[in-house]
Amino acid sequence: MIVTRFPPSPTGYLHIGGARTALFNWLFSKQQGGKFILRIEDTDEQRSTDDATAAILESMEWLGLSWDEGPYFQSRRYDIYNEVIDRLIADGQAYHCHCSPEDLERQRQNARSKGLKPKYDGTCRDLGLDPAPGSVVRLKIPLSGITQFIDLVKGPIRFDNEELDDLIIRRSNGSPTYHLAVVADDISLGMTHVIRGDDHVNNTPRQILIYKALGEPIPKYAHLPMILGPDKTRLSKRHGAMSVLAYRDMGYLPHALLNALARLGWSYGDQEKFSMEEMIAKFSLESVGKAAGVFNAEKLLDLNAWYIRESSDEFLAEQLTPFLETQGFTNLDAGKVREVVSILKVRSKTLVEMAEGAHFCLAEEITYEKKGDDKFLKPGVLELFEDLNNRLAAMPEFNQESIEKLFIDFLEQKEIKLRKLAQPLRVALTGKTASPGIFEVMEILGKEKVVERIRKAAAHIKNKKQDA
RNA sequence: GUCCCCAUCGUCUAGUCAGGUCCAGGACACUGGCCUUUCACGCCGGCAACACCGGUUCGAAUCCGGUUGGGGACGCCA
Repeated sequence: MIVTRFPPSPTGYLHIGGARTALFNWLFSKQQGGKFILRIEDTDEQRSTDDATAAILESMEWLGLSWDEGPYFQSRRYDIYNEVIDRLIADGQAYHCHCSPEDLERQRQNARSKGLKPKYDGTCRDLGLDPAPGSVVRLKIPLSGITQFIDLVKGPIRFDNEELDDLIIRRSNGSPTYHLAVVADDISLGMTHVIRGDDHVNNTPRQILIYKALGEPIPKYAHLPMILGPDKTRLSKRHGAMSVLAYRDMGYLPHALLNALARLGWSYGDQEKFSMEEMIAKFSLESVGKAAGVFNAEKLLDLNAWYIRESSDEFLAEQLTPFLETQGFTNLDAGKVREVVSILKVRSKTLVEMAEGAHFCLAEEITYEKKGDDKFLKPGVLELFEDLNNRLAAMPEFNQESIEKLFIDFLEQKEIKLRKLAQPLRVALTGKTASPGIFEVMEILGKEKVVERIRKAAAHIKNKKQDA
Protein backbone atom coordinates (compact mmCIF):
# COMPACT_ATOMS: atom_id res chain seq x y z
CA MET A 1 0.00 0.00 0.00
CA ILE A 2 1.27 3.46 -0.79
CA VAL A 3 1.66 5.98 2.02
CA THR A 4 2.01 9.73 1.62
CA ARG A 5 2.18 12.55 4.10
CA PHE A 6 1.91 16.25 4.60
CA PRO A 7 4.36 17.53 7.20
CA PRO A 8 3.90 21.25 7.87
CA SER A 9 5.97 22.99 10.48
CA PRO A 10 3.73 25.08 12.73
CA THR A 11 5.60 28.32 12.38
CA GLY A 12 2.85 30.14 10.52
CA TYR A 13 -0.45 29.71 8.77
CA LEU A 14 -1.05 27.20 6.03
CA HIS A 15 -0.51 29.08 2.80
CA ILE A 16 -1.56 28.10 -0.66
CA GLY A 17 1.81 26.55 -1.49
CA GLY A 18 1.54 24.20 1.45
CA ALA A 19 -2.09 23.55 0.65
CA ARG A 20 -1.20 22.46 -2.85
CA THR A 21 1.47 20.10 -1.55
CA ALA A 22 -1.09 18.66 0.84
CA LEU A 23 -3.64 18.35 -1.97
CA PHE A 24 -1.29 16.47 -4.28
CA ASN A 25 -0.32 14.05 -1.53
CA TRP A 26 -3.97 13.59 -0.68
CA LEU A 27 -5.02 13.07 -4.30
CA PHE A 28 -2.28 10.58 -4.90
CA SER A 29 -3.07 8.52 -1.83
CA LYS A 30 -6.82 8.58 -2.55
CA GLN A 31 -6.28 7.51 -6.11
CA GLN A 32 -3.94 4.70 -5.18
CA GLY A 33 -6.14 3.54 -2.35
CA GLY A 34 -3.33 4.39 0.03
CA LYS A 35 -2.92 6.25 3.26
CA PHE A 36 -2.41 9.96 3.86
CA ILE A 37 -0.70 11.00 7.06
CA LEU A 38 -0.55 14.39 8.73
CA ARG A 39 2.57 15.12 10.74
CA ILE A 40 3.41 18.31 12.54
CA GLU A 41 7.12 19.09 12.38
CA ASP A 42 7.60 21.05 15.54
CA THR A 43 11.18 20.30 16.47
CA ASP A 44 12.00 24.00 16.38
CA GLU A 45 10.80 24.89 19.84
CA GLN A 46 11.46 28.58 19.32
CA ARG A 47 9.27 29.13 16.32
CA SER A 48 6.55 26.50 16.66
CA THR A 49 3.25 27.64 18.16
CA ASP A 50 0.00 25.99 19.15
CA ASP A 51 -1.92 28.69 17.32
CA ALA A 52 -0.20 27.81 14.09
CA THR A 53 -0.93 24.12 14.63
CA ALA A 54 -4.58 24.91 15.23
CA ALA A 55 -4.76 27.10 12.13
CA ILE A 56 -3.20 24.39 10.00
CA LEU A 57 -5.64 21.75 11.21
CA GLU A 58 -8.53 24.15 10.69
CA SER A 59 -7.34 24.87 7.16
CA MET A 60 -7.00 21.21 6.30
CA GLU A 61 -10.47 20.49 7.63
CA TRP A 62 -12.01 23.39 5.77
CA LEU A 63 -10.40 22.20 2.56
CA GLY A 64 -11.67 18.72 3.24
CA LEU A 65 -8.21 17.19 3.04
CA SER A 66 -8.86 14.50 5.58
CA TRP A 67 -5.97 12.48 6.92
CA ASP A 68 -6.02 8.78 7.67
CA GLU A 69 -3.45 8.93 10.43
CA GLY A 70 -2.15 11.53 12.81
CA PRO A 71 -1.57 14.27 13.40
CA TYR A 72 1.73 13.06 14.73
CA PHE A 73 3.86 15.59 16.54
CA GLN A 74 7.59 15.26 16.15
CA SER A 75 8.12 16.88 19.50
CA ARG A 76 6.59 13.79 21.08
CA ARG A 77 8.65 11.29 19.13
CA TYR A 78 12.15 12.03 20.37
CA ASP A 79 12.65 8.45 21.55
CA ILE A 80 12.44 7.25 17.99
CA TYR A 81 14.97 9.78 16.78
CA ASN A 82 17.39 9.17 19.63
CA GLU A 83 17.37 5.49 18.99
CA VAL A 84 18.21 6.07 15.34
CA ILE A 85 20.99 8.53 16.16
CA ASP A 86 22.52 6.23 18.74
CA ARG A 87 22.42 3.38 16.29
CA LEU A 88 24.22 5.50 13.72
CA ILE A 89 26.93 6.39 16.26
CA ALA A 90 27.32 2.79 17.35
CA ASP A 91 27.69 1.72 13.73
CA GLY A 92 30.37 4.31 13.14
CA GLN A 93 28.16 6.14 10.66
CA ALA A 94 27.98 9.22 12.83
CA TYR A 95 30.34 10.99 15.19
CA HIS A 96 30.54 13.64 17.87
CA CYS A 97 31.77 16.99 16.70
CA HIS A 98 33.21 19.63 19.03
CA CYS A 99 33.47 22.49 16.59
CA SER A 100 31.87 25.68 17.84
CA PRO A 101 29.44 27.78 15.83
CA GLU A 102 32.28 30.28 15.44
CA ASP A 103 34.55 27.59 14.01
CA LEU A 104 31.87 26.67 11.52
CA GLU A 105 31.31 30.25 10.47
CA ARG A 106 35.03 30.58 9.80
CA GLN A 107 35.03 27.40 7.74
CA ARG A 108 32.14 28.67 5.63
CA GLN A 109 33.83 31.99 5.00
CA ASN A 110 36.93 30.14 4.06
CA ALA A 111 35.21 27.94 1.52
CA ARG A 112 33.29 30.84 0.07
CA SER A 113 36.39 32.92 -0.40
CA LYS A 114 37.85 30.10 -2.44
CA GLY A 115 34.76 30.14 -4.63
CA LEU A 116 33.49 26.88 -3.20
CA LYS A 117 30.25 25.88 -1.60
CA PRO A 118 30.30 26.82 2.09
CA LYS A 119 30.45 23.67 4.15
CA TYR A 120 31.79 21.90 7.19
CA ASP A 121 35.40 20.83 6.68
CA GLY A 122 35.28 17.56 8.60
CA THR A 123 37.65 18.53 11.41
CA CYS A 124 36.19 16.07 13.92
CA ARG A 125 35.21 13.37 11.47
CA ASP A 126 37.98 10.90 12.34
CA LEU A 127 38.92 12.07 15.81
CA GLY A 128 36.78 9.53 17.66
CA LEU A 129 35.60 12.23 20.08
CA ASP A 130 33.27 11.56 23.01
CA PRO A 131 30.16 13.61 23.62
CA ALA A 132 30.79 16.81 25.53
CA PRO A 133 28.82 19.90 26.50
CA GLY A 134 28.11 21.85 23.37
CA SER A 135 28.98 19.03 21.01
CA VAL A 136 26.76 17.82 18.20
CA VAL A 137 26.41 14.60 16.27
CA ARG A 138 27.17 14.53 12.57
CA LEU A 139 26.51 11.96 9.90
CA LYS A 140 29.47 10.71 7.89
CA ILE A 141 28.79 11.48 4.26
CA PRO A 142 30.77 9.52 1.68
CA LEU A 143 33.75 11.57 0.53
CA SER A 144 33.29 10.62 -3.08
CA GLY A 145 30.83 9.03 -5.44
CA ILE A 146 27.42 10.24 -6.44
CA THR A 147 23.96 10.06 -4.97
CA GLN A 148 21.12 9.97 -7.42
CA PHE A 149 17.42 9.35 -7.54
CA ILE A 150 14.66 9.31 -10.06
CA ASP A 151 12.26 12.09 -9.34
CA LEU A 152 8.70 11.25 -10.32
CA VAL A 153 8.15 14.68 -11.78
CA LYS A 154 11.59 15.88 -12.75
CA GLY A 155 13.29 12.70 -13.86
CA PRO A 156 16.78 11.58 -12.85
CA ILE A 157 18.71 13.96 -10.60
CA ARG A 158 22.27 13.41 -9.42
CA PHE A 159 24.65 15.03 -6.98
CA ASP A 160 28.34 14.59 -6.34
CA ASN A 161 28.80 13.57 -2.74
CA GLU A 162 31.67 16.05 -2.62
CA GLU A 163 29.06 18.80 -2.73
CA LEU A 164 27.66 17.62 0.56
CA ASP A 165 29.08 17.98 4.03
CA ASP A 166 28.64 16.02 7.24
CA LEU A 167 25.29 17.26 8.37
CA ILE A 168 24.32 17.64 11.98
CA ILE A 169 21.71 15.13 13.06
CA ARG A 170 21.65 15.93 16.79
CA ARG A 171 21.93 19.45 18.09
CA SER A 172 24.00 20.44 21.11
CA ASN A 173 20.78 20.65 23.10
CA GLY A 174 20.12 17.01 22.31
CA SER A 175 17.25 17.52 19.88
CA PRO A 176 17.23 15.89 16.44
CA THR A 177 17.52 18.05 13.35
CA TYR A 178 15.05 18.20 10.50
CA HIS A 179 16.76 15.74 8.18
CA LEU A 180 17.12 13.08 10.82
CA ALA A 181 13.59 13.46 12.15
CA VAL A 182 12.05 13.37 8.70
CA VAL A 183 13.85 10.21 7.69
CA ALA A 184 13.29 8.47 11.01
CA ASP A 185 9.60 9.32 10.86
CA ASP A 186 9.16 8.38 7.25
CA ILE A 187 10.76 5.03 8.01
CA SER A 188 8.69 4.39 11.09
CA LEU A 189 5.45 5.44 9.39
CA GLY A 190 6.13 3.34 6.33
CA MET A 191 6.27 6.20 3.85
CA THR A 192 6.44 5.03 0.25
CA HIS A 193 6.18 8.39 -1.54
CA VAL A 194 7.59 11.73 -0.58
CA ILE A 195 5.76 14.44 -2.51
CA ARG A 196 6.99 17.90 -1.54
CA GLY A 197 8.12 21.27 -2.81
CA ASP A 198 10.96 21.86 -5.20
CA ASP A 199 12.95 23.56 -2.51
CA HIS A 200 13.67 20.13 -1.06
CA VAL A 201 15.49 18.76 -4.08
CA ASN A 202 18.81 19.71 -2.56
CA ASN A 203 17.88 18.02 0.70
CA THR A 204 17.10 14.76 -0.98
CA PRO A 205 20.64 13.39 -1.35
CA ARG A 206 21.35 14.05 2.33
CA GLN A 207 18.21 12.23 3.31
CA ILE A 208 18.92 9.36 0.97
CA LEU A 209 22.31 9.02 2.57
CA ILE A 210 20.67 8.69 5.98
CA TYR A 211 18.48 5.87 4.63
CA LYS A 212 21.59 4.22 3.24
CA ALA A 213 23.50 4.56 6.49
CA LEU A 214 20.54 2.92 8.18
CA GLY A 215 20.20 0.25 5.54
CA GLU A 216 16.55 1.17 4.98
CA PRO A 217 14.66 1.22 1.67
CA ILE A 218 14.47 4.63 0.05
CA PRO A 219 11.02 6.05 -0.75
CA LYS A 220 10.08 7.45 -4.13
CA TYR A 221 10.40 11.19 -4.50
CA ALA A 222 8.30 13.69 -6.39
CA HIS A 223 9.24 17.36 -6.23
CA LEU A 224 6.57 19.85 -7.11
CA PRO A 225 7.45 23.13 -8.78
CA MET A 226 7.32 26.20 -6.59
CA ILE A 227 4.45 28.63 -6.55
CA LEU A 228 5.59 32.16 -7.27
CA GLY A 229 4.09 35.57 -6.57
CA PRO A 230 3.09 37.90 -9.41
CA ASP A 231 6.63 39.29 -9.36
CA LYS A 232 7.96 35.80 -9.99
CA THR A 233 9.67 35.54 -6.68
CA ARG A 234 8.98 33.03 -4.01
CA LEU A 235 5.57 33.40 -2.42
CA SER A 236 5.59 35.36 0.81
CA LYS A 237 3.42 37.55 3.00
CA ARG A 238 4.09 40.66 1.01
CA HIS A 239 2.25 39.06 -1.90
CA GLY A 240 -0.96 39.64 0.01
CA ALA A 241 -3.52 37.14 1.20
CA MET A 242 -1.91 33.78 0.86
CA SER A 243 -3.26 31.97 3.86
CA VAL A 244 -5.91 29.37 3.22
CA LEU A 245 -8.10 30.75 5.97
CA ALA A 246 -7.92 34.20 4.41
CA TYR A 247 -9.47 32.77 1.26
CA ARG A 248 -12.18 31.18 3.31
CA ASP A 249 -12.91 34.51 4.95
CA MET A 250 -12.95 36.29 1.60
CA GLY A 251 -15.83 34.05 0.60
CA TYR A 252 -14.20 31.38 -1.49
CA LEU A 253 -15.57 27.86 -1.67
CA PRO A 254 -13.05 25.18 -0.71
CA HIS A 255 -13.70 23.30 -3.91
CA ALA A 256 -12.85 26.38 -5.98
CA LEU A 257 -9.56 26.85 -4.17
CA LEU A 258 -8.73 23.18 -4.51
CA ASN A 259 -9.53 23.25 -8.21
CA ALA A 260 -7.35 26.32 -8.74
CA LEU A 261 -4.51 24.76 -6.78
CA ALA A 262 -4.76 21.51 -8.69
CA ARG A 263 -4.44 23.32 -12.00
CA LEU A 264 -1.35 25.16 -10.83
CA GLY A 265 1.33 22.76 -11.91
CA TRP A 266 -0.89 19.91 -12.93
CA SER A 267 -3.07 19.57 -15.99
CA TYR A 268 -5.30 17.10 -17.72
CA GLY A 269 -5.43 18.18 -21.35
CA ASP A 270 -7.58 21.27 -21.72
CA GLN A 271 -9.85 20.52 -18.82
CA GLU A 272 -10.17 23.36 -16.32
CA LYS A 273 -12.87 22.21 -13.94
CA PHE A 274 -12.82 19.06 -11.91
CA SER A 275 -15.14 17.57 -9.37
CA MET A 276 -13.23 16.05 -6.47
CA GLU A 277 -13.95 12.60 -7.85
CA GLU A 278 -12.51 13.58 -11.20
CA MET A 279 -9.49 15.15 -9.62
CA ILE A 280 -8.76 11.95 -7.76
CA ALA A 281 -9.35 9.78 -10.79
CA LYS A 282 -7.37 11.87 -13.23
CA PHE A 283 -4.48 13.03 -11.12
CA SER A 284 -1.03 11.77 -11.93
CA LEU A 285 2.44 12.82 -10.89
CA GLU A 286 3.55 12.26 -14.44
CA SER A 287 1.45 15.14 -15.68
CA VAL A 288 2.72 17.55 -13.10
CA GLY A 289 4.79 20.23 -14.84
CA LYS A 290 8.40 20.99 -13.99
CA ALA A 291 8.35 24.77 -14.16
CA ALA A 292 7.51 27.09 -11.30
CA GLY A 293 4.27 29.02 -11.73
CA VAL A 294 2.55 32.18 -10.64
CA PHE A 295 -0.64 31.85 -8.66
CA ASN A 296 -3.43 33.44 -10.67
CA ALA A 297 -5.90 34.99 -8.24
CA GLU A 298 -8.22 36.13 -11.02
CA LYS A 299 -8.63 32.64 -12.27
CA LEU A 300 -9.51 31.51 -8.78
CA LEU A 301 -12.14 34.23 -8.61
CA ASP A 302 -13.64 33.09 -11.89
CA LEU A 303 -13.64 29.50 -10.72
CA ASN A 304 -15.28 30.53 -7.47
CA ALA A 305 -18.03 32.38 -9.34
CA TRP A 306 -18.57 29.31 -11.46
CA TYR A 307 -18.82 26.96 -8.48
CA ILE A 308 -21.21 29.35 -6.78
CA ARG A 309 -23.40 29.37 -9.88
CA GLU A 310 -23.32 25.58 -10.04
CA SER A 311 -24.00 24.92 -6.37
CA SER A 312 -27.41 24.12 -4.99
CA ASP A 313 -29.35 26.82 -3.16
CA GLU A 314 -29.34 24.72 -0.01
CA PHE A 315 -25.58 24.32 0.02
CA LEU A 316 -25.00 27.99 -0.69
CA ALA A 317 -27.47 29.13 1.94
CA GLU A 318 -25.57 27.08 4.46
CA GLN A 319 -22.20 28.42 3.33
CA LEU A 320 -23.52 31.97 3.27
CA THR A 321 -24.96 32.00 6.75
CA PRO A 322 -21.69 32.71 8.62
CA PHE A 323 -21.07 35.66 6.33
CA LEU A 324 -24.53 37.05 6.96
CA GLU A 325 -23.95 36.67 10.67
CA THR A 326 -20.71 38.59 10.58
CA GLN A 327 -22.62 41.31 8.77
CA GLY A 328 -24.95 41.52 11.70
CA PHE A 329 -27.94 39.45 10.66
CA THR A 330 -29.37 37.24 13.35
CA ASN A 331 -32.43 35.03 13.50
CA LEU A 332 -32.24 34.43 9.81
CA ASP A 333 -35.22 33.01 8.03
CA ALA A 334 -33.68 29.98 6.32
CA GLY A 335 -36.31 29.95 3.59
CA LYS A 336 -35.73 33.60 2.84
CA VAL A 337 -31.98 33.06 2.64
CA ARG A 338 -32.43 30.20 0.21
CA GLU A 339 -34.72 32.33 -1.95
CA VAL A 340 -32.36 35.26 -2.14
CA VAL A 341 -29.43 32.95 -2.77
CA SER A 342 -31.15 31.53 -5.79
CA ILE A 343 -31.38 34.89 -7.52
CA LEU A 344 -27.99 36.11 -6.33
CA LYS A 345 -25.80 33.20 -7.24
CA VAL A 346 -25.50 33.99 -10.92
CA ARG A 347 -24.03 37.39 -10.07
CA SER A 348 -21.86 36.73 -7.02
CA LYS A 349 -18.20 35.95 -7.34
CA THR A 350 -17.69 35.37 -3.65
CA LEU A 351 -19.84 34.65 -0.62
CA VAL A 352 -18.92 38.05 0.77
CA GLU A 353 -20.32 39.67 -2.33
CA MET A 354 -23.40 37.52 -2.06
CA ALA A 355 -23.97 38.48 1.54
CA GLU A 356 -23.78 42.13 0.57
CA GLY A 357 -26.19 41.54 -2.27
CA ALA A 358 -28.66 39.98 0.14
CA HIS A 359 -29.01 43.13 2.20
CA PHE A 360 -32.01 44.52 0.38
CA CYS A 361 -33.92 41.39 1.14
CA LEU A 362 -32.84 40.65 4.69
CA ALA A 363 -32.47 44.10 6.19
CA GLU A 364 -35.43 46.05 7.48
CA GLU A 365 -34.09 49.39 6.36
CA ILE A 366 -32.16 50.14 3.22
CA THR A 367 -30.00 53.13 2.45
CA TYR A 368 -29.75 54.71 -0.96
CA GLU A 369 -26.46 54.67 -2.78
CA LYS A 370 -25.58 58.29 -3.47
CA LYS A 371 -25.06 57.74 -7.17
CA GLY A 372 -28.41 56.05 -7.66
CA ASP A 373 -30.22 58.47 -5.44
CA ASP A 374 -29.00 61.47 -7.40
CA LYS A 375 -29.55 59.97 -10.78
CA PHE A 376 -32.84 58.15 -10.41
CA LEU A 377 -34.82 59.35 -7.41
CA LYS A 378 -35.98 62.57 -9.02
CA PRO A 379 -39.30 64.43 -8.95
CA GLY A 380 -40.09 63.19 -12.43
CA VAL A 381 -40.84 59.70 -11.15
CA LEU A 382 -43.06 60.77 -8.28
CA GLU A 383 -46.29 60.48 -10.15
CA LEU A 384 -45.27 57.14 -11.66
CA PHE A 385 -44.38 55.79 -8.25
CA GLU A 386 -47.65 56.83 -6.70
CA ASP A 387 -49.80 55.53 -9.49
CA LEU A 388 -47.88 52.27 -9.66
CA ASN A 389 -48.00 51.81 -5.94
CA ASN A 390 -51.77 52.04 -5.87
CA ARG A 391 -52.03 49.33 -8.46
CA LEU A 392 -49.48 47.10 -6.76
CA ALA A 393 -51.26 47.45 -3.45
CA ALA A 394 -54.44 46.26 -5.05
CA MET A 395 -52.92 43.11 -6.52
CA PRO A 396 -54.55 39.92 -5.26
CA GLU A 397 -51.58 37.79 -6.24
CA PHE A 398 -48.04 39.08 -6.01
CA ASN A 399 -45.55 37.09 -8.03
CA GLN A 400 -43.17 37.68 -10.91
CA GLU A 401 -45.70 36.70 -13.50
CA SER A 402 -48.54 38.84 -12.23
CA ILE A 403 -46.24 41.78 -11.58
CA GLU A 404 -44.85 41.61 -15.07
CA LYS A 405 -48.33 41.55 -16.51
CA LEU A 406 -49.29 44.60 -14.51
CA PHE A 407 -46.17 46.37 -15.68
CA ILE A 408 -46.91 45.73 -19.33
CA ASP A 409 -50.27 47.42 -19.01
CA PHE A 410 -48.91 50.20 -16.90
CA LEU A 411 -46.05 51.00 -19.27
CA GLU A 412 -48.35 50.95 -22.25
CA GLN A 413 -50.71 53.37 -20.63
CA LYS A 414 -47.96 55.73 -19.60
CA GLU A 415 -46.21 55.25 -22.90
CA ILE A 416 -42.81 54.71 -21.39
CA LYS A 417 -40.11 52.08 -21.67
CA LEU A 418 -39.43 49.70 -18.86
CA ARG A 419 -35.93 51.05 -18.37
CA LYS A 420 -37.37 54.46 -17.45
CA LEU A 421 -39.14 52.90 -14.53
CA ALA A 422 -36.93 49.97 -13.61
CA GLN A 423 -33.86 51.90 -12.50
CA PRO A 424 -35.67 54.35 -10.19
CA LEU A 425 -37.61 51.43 -8.81
CA ARG A 426 -34.46 49.42 -8.30
CA VAL A 427 -32.94 52.20 -6.24
CA ALA A 428 -36.17 52.60 -4.28
CA LEU A 429 -36.36 48.89 -3.56
CA THR A 430 -32.72 47.88 -3.07
CA GLY A 431 -30.88 51.15 -2.62
CA LYS A 432 -28.58 50.15 -5.42
CA THR A 433 -28.28 50.60 -9.17
CA ALA A 434 -27.39 46.97 -9.71
CA SER A 435 -29.49 44.10 -8.49
CA PRO A 436 -31.29 41.00 -9.66
CA GLY A 437 -34.18 41.48 -12.09
CA ILE A 438 -36.71 43.97 -10.82
CA PHE A 439 -39.61 41.50 -10.88
CA GLU A 440 -37.56 38.96 -8.98
CA VAL A 441 -36.71 41.59 -6.42
CA MET A 442 -40.36 42.52 -6.00
CA GLU A 443 -41.56 39.00 -5.60
CA ILE A 444 -38.95 38.11 -3.03
CA LEU A 445 -39.63 41.30 -1.09
CA GLY A 446 -43.36 40.71 -1.02
CA LYS A 447 -46.13 43.17 -1.63
CA GLU A 448 -46.09 44.82 1.72
CA LYS A 449 -42.42 45.72 1.68
CA VAL A 450 -42.50 46.79 -1.93
CA VAL A 451 -45.36 49.18 -1.37
CA GLU A 452 -43.76 50.55 1.74
CA ARG A 453 -40.36 51.11 0.12
CA ILE A 454 -41.90 52.83 -2.88
CA ARG A 455 -43.83 55.07 -0.55
CA LYS A 456 -40.68 55.88 1.40
CA ALA A 457 -38.79 56.64 -1.78
CA ALA A 458 -41.55 58.99 -2.86
CA ALA A 459 -41.41 60.75 0.48
CA HIS A 460 -37.65 60.93 0.19
CA ILE A 461 -37.93 62.59 -3.21
CA LYS A 462 -40.37 65.17 -1.88
CA ASN A 463 -38.01 65.94 0.95
CA LYS A 464 -35.16 66.52 -1.41
CA LYS A 465 -37.34 68.87 -3.42
CA GLN A 466 -38.13 70.97 -0.39
CA ASP A 467 -34.50 71.15 0.69
CA ALA A 468 -33.59 72.37 -2.73
C1' G B 1 30.34 32.31 -5.61
C1' U B 2 29.25 26.77 -5.84
C1' C B 3 25.67 23.03 -6.81
C1' C B 4 20.60 21.55 -8.37
C1' C B 5 16.28 22.60 -11.25
C1' C B 6 13.53 25.18 -14.99
C1' A B 7 12.26 27.99 -19.79
C1' U B 8 5.19 27.99 -25.07
C1' C B 9 0.34 34.09 -25.10
C1' G B 10 0.31 39.21 -19.37
C1' U B 11 -1.01 34.55 -16.15
C1' C B 12 -2.24 29.02 -15.74
C1' U B 13 -1.36 25.54 -19.40
C1' A B 14 -2.06 21.64 -24.08
C1' G B 15 1.42 19.98 -27.53
C1' U B 16 7.71 17.93 -26.16
C1' C B 17 8.93 11.32 -23.90
C1' A B 18 7.37 8.16 -29.62
C1' G B 19 10.09 15.30 -34.89
C1' G B 20 5.68 16.48 -39.89
C1' U B 21 -1.64 16.56 -38.64
C1' C B 22 0.94 23.41 -34.73
C1' C B 23 2.05 30.04 -39.66
C1' A B 24 0.87 26.46 -32.04
C1' G B 25 -4.96 24.68 -28.99
C1' G B 26 -7.76 25.79 -24.26
C1' A B 27 -8.66 28.80 -19.78
C1' C B 28 -8.26 33.52 -16.93
C1' A B 29 -7.49 38.63 -17.77
C1' C B 30 -8.13 42.49 -21.44
C1' U B 31 -11.17 43.91 -25.59
C1' G B 32 -15.28 44.51 -29.88
C1' G B 33 -20.33 42.90 -30.53
C1' C B 34 -25.09 40.32 -29.51
C1' C B 35 -28.78 39.45 -25.65
C1' U B 36 -31.00 42.90 -22.01
C1' U B 37 -35.11 46.47 -16.92
C1' U B 38 -29.58 47.42 -14.06
C1' C B 39 -25.58 44.19 -12.72
C1' A B 40 -24.33 39.63 -14.00
C1' C B 41 -24.91 35.08 -16.84
C1' G B 42 -24.85 33.28 -21.81
C1' C B 43 -23.37 33.51 -27.03
C1' C B 44 -20.15 35.24 -31.24
C1' G B 45 -15.42 37.69 -32.43
C1' G B 46 -10.42 40.00 -31.35
C1' C B 47 -5.55 40.72 -29.07
C1' A B 48 -1.51 37.70 -27.54
C1' A B 49 3.63 32.95 -26.96
C1' C B 50 7.43 28.30 -28.88
C1' A B 51 13.92 33.10 -24.69
C1' C B 52 18.41 33.28 -27.97
C1' C B 53 22.33 31.02 -31.04
C1' G B 54 24.21 26.88 -33.31
C1' G B 55 23.76 21.58 -34.69
C1' U B 56 21.11 16.90 -36.33
C1' U B 57 17.15 16.15 -40.09
C1' C B 58 13.85 16.41 -46.28
C1' G B 59 11.36 18.65 -41.93
C1' A B 60 12.18 20.93 -34.86
C1' A B 61 8.00 24.18 -30.11
C1' U B 62 9.43 18.99 -30.05
C1' C B 63 16.16 15.80 -30.38
C1' C B 64 21.56 17.56 -29.10
C1' G B 65 25.11 21.50 -27.53
C1' G B 66 25.89 26.30 -25.87
C1' U B 67 24.22 31.24 -24.28
C1' U B 68 20.92 34.15 -21.64
C1' G B 69 17.22 34.53 -18.12
C1' G B 70 14.55 32.78 -13.80
C1' G B 71 13.91 29.82 -9.43
C1' G B 72 15.92 26.86 -5.49
C1' A B 73 19.68 25.13 -2.08
C1' C B 74 24.19 25.98 0.43
C1' G B 75 21.77 26.82 9.06
C1' C B 76 22.78 23.47 15.78
C1' C B 77 15.12 26.48 10.28
C1' A B 78 11.89 23.20 8.31
